[in-house]
Amino acid sequence: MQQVLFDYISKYIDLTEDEKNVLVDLDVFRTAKKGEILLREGEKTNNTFFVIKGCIRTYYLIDGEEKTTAFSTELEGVTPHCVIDKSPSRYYVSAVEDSIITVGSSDMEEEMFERFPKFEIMCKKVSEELLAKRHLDLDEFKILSPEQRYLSLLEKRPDLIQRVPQHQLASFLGVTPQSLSRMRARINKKN
Amino acid sequence: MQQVLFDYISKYIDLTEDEKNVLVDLDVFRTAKKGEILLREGEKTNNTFFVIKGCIRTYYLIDGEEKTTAFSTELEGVTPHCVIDKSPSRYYVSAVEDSIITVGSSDMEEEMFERFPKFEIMCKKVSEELLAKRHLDLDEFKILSPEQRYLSLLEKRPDLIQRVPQHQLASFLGVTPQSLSRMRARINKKN
DNA sequence: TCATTTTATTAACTTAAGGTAACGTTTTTA
DNA sequence: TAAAAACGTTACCTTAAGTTAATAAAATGA
Repeated sequence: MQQVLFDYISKYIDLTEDEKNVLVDLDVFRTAKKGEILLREGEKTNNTFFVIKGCIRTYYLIDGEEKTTAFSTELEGVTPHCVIDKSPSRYYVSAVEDSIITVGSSDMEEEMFERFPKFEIMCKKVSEELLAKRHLDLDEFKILSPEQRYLSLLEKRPDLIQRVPQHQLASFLGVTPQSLSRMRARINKKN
Repeated sequence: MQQVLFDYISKYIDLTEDEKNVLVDLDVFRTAKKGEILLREGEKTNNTFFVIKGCIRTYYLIDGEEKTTAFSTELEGVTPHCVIDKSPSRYYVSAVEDSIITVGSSDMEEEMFERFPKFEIMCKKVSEELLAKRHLDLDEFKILSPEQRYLSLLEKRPDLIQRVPQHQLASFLGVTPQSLSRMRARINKKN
């Protein structure tokens, strides 16, 4: 479990044993049961999440309807906007499956950054990578039709389609569950 | 012009005169004529752009059609994905109007970071802010209908609707120019 | 385990977006 | 400045997404 985190970090910086120990002492690992809510709309939090095993999702509650906009699976993180802009959260974050995640706080980060400056540089790299990736994701979403988005997801993250409920996947693709159902029927007919 | 950049930076870190001088010596300012292409699809670049005055856009060329996905105006930057992932650019970047921009390279950044580490911390902050913002933008795009997206843009960036050609705005909103035209007609009729 | 809730699909109808084309207007540029 | 290109709008038709509702299957929980 710790090793999974070390391996991830090692893609960006080299960790000394000393640093690994400090990281372990932070005791950031926790489990989340399926359906457990990690962050609620309206709350302010300093906590960031990182998925070691499992899947968590971001969703909005609009007119009593859940609108899922993001899924985070193994080695993907969620930094709620409220951590950055200090405003009440606009969305919920909850576990899609029983999951193992890390929970970090801004304070914890600050402490790490002071002791080990290279952690801050790692965070910069990760942010920049994610920013570029999210730019491409948004672009793709704008350019593709709903059906093309589904086909693209089928290629890029086939696992998601298996492990996530269809109605959550639908809003993730920007359509209604009925539309997604029809899309799937349409695509099956073609083959 | 330099002052505009200093003011922006001062939102994140305090600059000494010394640092300001180094920044000026980097000679990052340049102008871009309307329509000028700053980055082409397929190219690899280390250059990042930041708009002091004017407007630049990101667009894809798909089946001979330009699909605009982003506009950057005063105090907004563009870090092409190729700077981050070292792959050929998937998109074009060009000036919508005659503009004043800064052009920075990775090398230039590295040098600055070594001399003034706090610049790197600033970049981390900016990335994190943009990342949170882009997450919200993508969420909004998924949740809203095309017409709602247009109305939202009308509220949040009314200037864009004035200064940018309609057909570019259309793909930015994820619809065809004809659809945008109809949407506008529909909305006008209601009022 | 059985009742309740949630989920996925299908259908019928409504609404709006895509595609093609035509038209007048504006902007470019030779 | 005149010809050409690009632009914005409208119209018509097609396609697909939203809405409402019904139903069957699956998951949940008392």
